[in-house]
Amino acid sequence: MKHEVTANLAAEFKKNQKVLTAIGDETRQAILMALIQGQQDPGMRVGEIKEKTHLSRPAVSHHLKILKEAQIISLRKEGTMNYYHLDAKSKLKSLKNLVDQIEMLLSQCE
Amino acid sequence: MKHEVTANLAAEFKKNQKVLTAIGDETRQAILMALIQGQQDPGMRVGEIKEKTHLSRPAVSHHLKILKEAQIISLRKEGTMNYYHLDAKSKLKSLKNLVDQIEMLLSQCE
DNA sequence: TTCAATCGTTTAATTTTTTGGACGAATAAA
DNA sequence: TTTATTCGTCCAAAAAATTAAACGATTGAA
Repeated sequence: MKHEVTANLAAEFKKNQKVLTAIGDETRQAILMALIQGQQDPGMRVGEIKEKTHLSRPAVSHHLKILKEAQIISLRKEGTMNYYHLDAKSKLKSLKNLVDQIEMLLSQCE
Repeated sequence: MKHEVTANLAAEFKKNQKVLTAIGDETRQAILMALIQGQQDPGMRVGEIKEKTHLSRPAVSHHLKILKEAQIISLRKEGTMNYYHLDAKSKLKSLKNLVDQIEMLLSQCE
């Protein structure tokens, strides 16, 4: 049934909406790249992200917040320092699911 | 080699940048949903997209242009009518590749 | 040719997002 | 306690994206 497929797809889109918006921005993509290039284990401090991206601290904070609320990154507090790291397993899985469903729909209609 | 992985990933991010920006917007997601819910074969006319999304025609045109430049949709002209339809196979594949690479990186570091 | 229909573009206004200075909170060291 | 460090937040300004009215182009019908 087509309606079933599209209903699922709509739900899947909604589920991924925040993630898509979060990563659909070059500045945040740059932050993610910085995190990827750094050590995953302790994570990266805000100051270091700030240096690597040439952004002000409020700007970094702003984007980190968006990424965090989209559940793409997490932080671990240690003293006055905040270590940010990628934490996107669940959301990546969901995103892949969305892509798969669109692919399925398209292959049905060729 | 970690550097190799991250270099690939950076390239993959760049390759997907336009797509990510294009679909990282609720209005454009709504347009995509409308296209998905309609017939793929002839596609959907601008007027119909306009009705389904409650947007003005210039707004629809604006977003269709962004989606088209991101190679997510295509159009077929027929008389004065333009039929838009999903055409995202290549970009979906690329996007899935990006997601896979990030997943690989994360699974290495747990 | 003339008229109607469909659609893209231009432009200015509105809205949203992003940015950085100033400030405050929390922690640790002196 | 006092001082220094790290970081988030507030807020006003700047920048970017979005919007709709007006206009023009193209096609087909009358």
